[in-house]
Amino acid sequence: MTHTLMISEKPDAAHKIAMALADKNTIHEIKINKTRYYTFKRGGKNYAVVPAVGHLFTLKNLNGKKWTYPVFESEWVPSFEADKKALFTKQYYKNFEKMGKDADEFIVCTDWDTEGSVIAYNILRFILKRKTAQRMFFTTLTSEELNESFENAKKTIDKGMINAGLARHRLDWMYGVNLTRALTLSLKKARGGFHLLSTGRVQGPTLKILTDREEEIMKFKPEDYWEIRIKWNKDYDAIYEEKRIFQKEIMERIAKECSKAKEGVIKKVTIKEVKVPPPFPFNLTDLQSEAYNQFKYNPYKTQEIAQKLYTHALISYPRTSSQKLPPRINYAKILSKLKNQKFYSKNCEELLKEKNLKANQGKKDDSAHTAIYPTGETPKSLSVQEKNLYDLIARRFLSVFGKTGLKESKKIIINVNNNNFVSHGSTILDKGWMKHYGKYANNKETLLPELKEGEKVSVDKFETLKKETQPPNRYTHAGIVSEMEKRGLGTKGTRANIVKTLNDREYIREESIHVTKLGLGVTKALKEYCPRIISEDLTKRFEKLMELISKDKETKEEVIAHAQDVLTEISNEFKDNEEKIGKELNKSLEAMWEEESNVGEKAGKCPKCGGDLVIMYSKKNNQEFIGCANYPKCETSYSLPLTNYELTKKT
DNA sequence: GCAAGGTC
Repeated sequence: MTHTLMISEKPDAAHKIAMALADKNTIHEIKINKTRYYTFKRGGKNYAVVPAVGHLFTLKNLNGKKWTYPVFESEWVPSFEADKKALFTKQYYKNFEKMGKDADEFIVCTDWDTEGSVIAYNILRFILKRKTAQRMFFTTLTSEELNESFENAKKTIDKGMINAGLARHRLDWMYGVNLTRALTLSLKKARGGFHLLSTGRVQGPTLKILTDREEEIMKFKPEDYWEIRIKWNKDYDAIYEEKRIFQKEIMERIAKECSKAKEGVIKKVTIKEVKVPPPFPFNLTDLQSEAYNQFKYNPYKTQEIAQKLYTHALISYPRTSSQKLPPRINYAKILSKLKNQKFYSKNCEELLKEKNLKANQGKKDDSAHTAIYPTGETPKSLSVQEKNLYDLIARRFLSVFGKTGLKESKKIIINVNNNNFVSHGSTILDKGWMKHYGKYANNKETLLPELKEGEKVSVDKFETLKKETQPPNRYTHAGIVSEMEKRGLGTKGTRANIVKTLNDREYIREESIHVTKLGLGVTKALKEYCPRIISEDLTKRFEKLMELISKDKETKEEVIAHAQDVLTEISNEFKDNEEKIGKELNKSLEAMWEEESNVGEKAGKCPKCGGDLVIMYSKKNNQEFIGCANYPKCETSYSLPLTNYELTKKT
């Protein structure tokens, strides 16, 4: 019996497609090794919708394992063959093999974008041995749209989009692999050992942004200034109207005039009502920021937890850039379900009283997904982190339907001997949506008494505080992910991973990001020998080229050939200077280790002789250890976990 | 032991 094979991008989408298109009671779910696909009937015909899990193929070097550069020949191979971590994709691959056998018609129903097109194209040509197929075009997975796009499926796949996607893969591969090798092999030349130094179209500019900030901070010269504060009517703080006073004479004059003062006069009271509109529903980047603010989870962690919540069917698809919740997700139904969880029941009841539930929405959209929302299913046995993130998502969802909050802000100017001091107060008049957001809302109030202009107040304390101007803030992981989004670097699903890669490479450290000497060194080398890889423009150039290719105004072969010329030239430049570049990079590497070395630090008392235990370095073993300062009289020693530089391989 | 992009 033959069937039509439908190629989907992911399991969840395959399920929705089958549900939307199947005639009543004709769906079968086939489960194999943690994968599933669906067969169904429609109008008497048989269909199978089989999902991929994103890309099932990856580019692999054709020239074997030896690291040389430049290399340009690559081929698509099944991901499970290239990478052990991708072994789970093998069953998905096999499902296509199996269901391809009796298929006589083929329909592509992956996401309508370049990556979705490439995912399906590789499955078609490499597993199913087909040149083309029909193509469904939809932007949401609603039943109506799926049915319509099924009925009006295009006769062929979109070659333009596929070629643009294939070119993007090749370009990223060529730039990334060759420049990574150029850096790594230069370093190897200088030190003998292998130490991976990577870069790429997104890694390069991201590290550059962080490096620029690091350099601003290094260059920063703090300036002294004074802050002058008083306490009035015992409890209330006020600050001198000019918050930062840089001239000592001015500070001294004010001190002379005010430090002995016992009272002041209310000069002006300004009261304003401030509306606080409900927040937008979460897209992935916004969720990553807020999860950092609330729980200090880094974006990578947040993405991991969100993925778990999604696979447990507790939240909608998390890899989205949308800040919109269309009514078709059925607000009331979700709220009714959420009501079963006691933490939310009151909030849900209140919101459900509203006849016309309206979700506050942001501008950002996504071609295939809505903003993140809870499905309403009651979670069972979540970890603390999962519970936290779920609660944040659920409360954000509730808040989106809440009323605008109202705050009163009050500004009081107090005159003390002709000097003005300012107090700011803030009270919440109407919590509005904030009661749904609960502890995540900024509910801080600063109360100020009711006072009229001309009234006298006591001045109870006067102080001058010497301070320093601060350097610009460091990026947090969540902060750099947002910055990448703003600048169009990476995609919603990859940004957190790329920041993690920079961290794994030891270019950056800590939650409040410090760029290491190694990170600075890599950026410096690239700035000199390949500035285009640390420039944000490369992404924009690629995007333009992809558009030209998809419109057939340029061929992917031409584009790739050109990139090959450029990279050949860059490679030659690198090779001519390999020794010099390697020495510089090695200096950076060793400076980083030196800076982070613990050698010489005390580590307690020796239990045998009572002498000091000290962290030492063993040249013989090439690693740090704890030894007794009385060596060789006392031979007490303990090993330490290996630090980074001890892990450098000698090859 | 390399990229960036999908997805579990």
